[in-house]
Amino acid sequence: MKVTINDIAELTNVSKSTISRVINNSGPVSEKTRNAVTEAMERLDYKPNEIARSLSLRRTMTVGVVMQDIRNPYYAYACWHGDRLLEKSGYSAVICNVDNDPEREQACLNSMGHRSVDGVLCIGPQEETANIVRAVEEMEIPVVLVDTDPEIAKIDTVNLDNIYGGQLVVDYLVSLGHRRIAFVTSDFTSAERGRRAGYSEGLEARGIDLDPSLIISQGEGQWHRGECPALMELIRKGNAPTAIFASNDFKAIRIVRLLHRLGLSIPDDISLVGFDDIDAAAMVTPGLTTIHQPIDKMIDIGVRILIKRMEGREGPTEHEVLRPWLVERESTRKVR
Amino acid sequence: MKVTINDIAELTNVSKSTISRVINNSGPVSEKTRNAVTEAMERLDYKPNEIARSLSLRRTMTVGVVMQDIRNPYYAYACWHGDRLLEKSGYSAVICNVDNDPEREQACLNSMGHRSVDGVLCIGPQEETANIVRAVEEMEIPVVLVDTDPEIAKIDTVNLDNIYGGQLVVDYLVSLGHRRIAFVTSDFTSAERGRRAGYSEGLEARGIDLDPSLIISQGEGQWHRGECPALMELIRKGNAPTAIFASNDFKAIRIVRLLHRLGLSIPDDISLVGFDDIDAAAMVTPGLTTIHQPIDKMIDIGVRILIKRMEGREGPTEHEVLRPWLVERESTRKVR
DNA sequence: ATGATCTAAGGAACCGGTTCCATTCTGGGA
DNA sequence: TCCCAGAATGGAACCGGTTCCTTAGATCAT
Repeated sequence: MKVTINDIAELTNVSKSTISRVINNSGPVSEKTRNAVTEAMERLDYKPNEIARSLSLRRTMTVGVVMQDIRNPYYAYACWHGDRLLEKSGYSAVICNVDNDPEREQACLNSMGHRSVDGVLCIGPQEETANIVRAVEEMEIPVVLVDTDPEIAKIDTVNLDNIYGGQLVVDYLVSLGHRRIAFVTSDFTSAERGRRAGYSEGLEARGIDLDPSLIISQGEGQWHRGECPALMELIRKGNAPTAIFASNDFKAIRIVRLLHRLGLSIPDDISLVGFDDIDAAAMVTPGLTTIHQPIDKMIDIGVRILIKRMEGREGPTEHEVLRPWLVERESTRKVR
Repeated sequence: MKVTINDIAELTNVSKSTISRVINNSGPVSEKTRNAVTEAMERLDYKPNEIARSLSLRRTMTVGVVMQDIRNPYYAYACWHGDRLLEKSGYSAVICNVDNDPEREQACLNSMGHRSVDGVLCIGPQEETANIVRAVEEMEIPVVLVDTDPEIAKIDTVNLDNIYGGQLVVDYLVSLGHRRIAFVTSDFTSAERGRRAGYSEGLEARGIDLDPSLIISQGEGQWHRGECPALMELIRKGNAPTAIFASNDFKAIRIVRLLHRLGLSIPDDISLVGFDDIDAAAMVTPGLTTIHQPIDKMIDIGVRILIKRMEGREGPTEHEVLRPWLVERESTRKVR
């Protein structure tokens, strides 16, 4: 049986209240008593029951981290970094994988309120914005959204300027002489939609007509299997673009493989740009030109806001927007 | 303020005990009362406080998942799969990243006992075996070790036959005509030590003398930075092996890049074999020949044992050992 | 009609802490 | 010497559930 505060009380002939004061340094205790209690705790190897303390204090020192899919290195890194920051402040993270399923996301957010976490960090939610807002309002704990719909006003958010990022890619490719630039996506997250908007706006700004047949969208599941029939079709029919802009590195890396299988060379036949700058982007061959997303900064800010809220500090909702930048590697070159 | 069981009791003029019976179906309740209570709960949107219930029941329905580094896709996948299985049984996972730091691992295991989890799944522990065993015995909850020292007898374990895996690699490379086979590792986990043993035994079985200068070991941090000066040195000096056996895919993928930078072709100049068969192994160019580790099966079994223990079913400690197999891709070829 | 049996429900203790409030003890100033 | 402030401690309520034990009332056989 576990040793409790009562055992210590009995052993030292001191009341629970005093023991509690010793543990938490929350009141005056004589030197003599303190020593006796400390020694007894040592001797019985006493460790306070966190559950009981949580019930009493009405705080659990845990935060829920909700994300789409931890197998995606982008999320894995975000999770790792967030966990480290939270731990530094005495919190522990409960991860909640949503697996790209809006229903699970909703269920996860709903359950968070009762799963007894002090706050929620939600990375890259995909549910309809209205649903997210409602769910967040129902659970009475602070929530910070990272990488989400930039329109959300009622909740603290940290976002990347995806539109700007999309424009960066187009500007860069056009500067290399490309005009037939495909955009490959799943239109799944609002981040992808932002990048797509940046793609369109970038083309327009350069006076290039948008060719709808160059926009290729297919579900995440298909990408997970590493396939993209629509792109293959486009190329086989001789309509190959001179450059491909993939909505994230995860897809870009799969495209590297697909093109390789078709016997096409990157960047000699087709240039390829990704988005996110995940670890693997620097590891594949050729090294992937991509947009660097300062996810660590975004998590930094998100966690900072969340902790502030959990400590009860109110204030107007915050909306940070960070700018990405381009990282040039070997997957792009001048069009010939 | 959150609505509690007392609010329901007050509203319905029924005692807490009866409400509890309705919620848990744990005793006879008349149809009339049941309806009234259910309706009241519905109306006030009542959700039981999980913390209070945990305190009372002395179980939290959470399990700690301890791993080295979730950024490593191997662990990320294991974590994802484990989380899914646990969720199916009503548990939720608290991940605990140890970041390749034995001290943190020890601290993590120690804290688990008080962090109020019902059980622990520990994947790829690296602490000294004796310390792990002691820590596990101190916390009075079930622990299952996955991918650990196969010598541990007192704790349930699930392991890969790493020695066999190492032998597979050597057998395969020798069958392609290789005799100068380097082994690249960090000697960090007991899995790596097992693979190294398999490497040695495999060479011996084929009558090839082990050349100590072909065994390259460096810390994990260095690998994370993507560097390996010792290997570079070996090659620059003209002592390049004809094949490299990397202790895991994580390192193998970094070696792909290093060799590329040296202008060496895989597999034409050097063959490369990894270990683990992570997702990225199929994605890099050239596709990585590697040893497939059925991590999903291992997690399956680990979780099954853990749940059994958490449900109180005793029995002799279990020690499962699974056999890996070779997956041939494009990073290996006959020596010329 | 009466006692046995069973169902429905309430009361109180309990899980293991925290905290407010009351009480005792101590020393210093008048 | 007496009084009072402040330090040290104890007691009890509380957090929000679960569960054992009792009791009231209904049903049934004798």
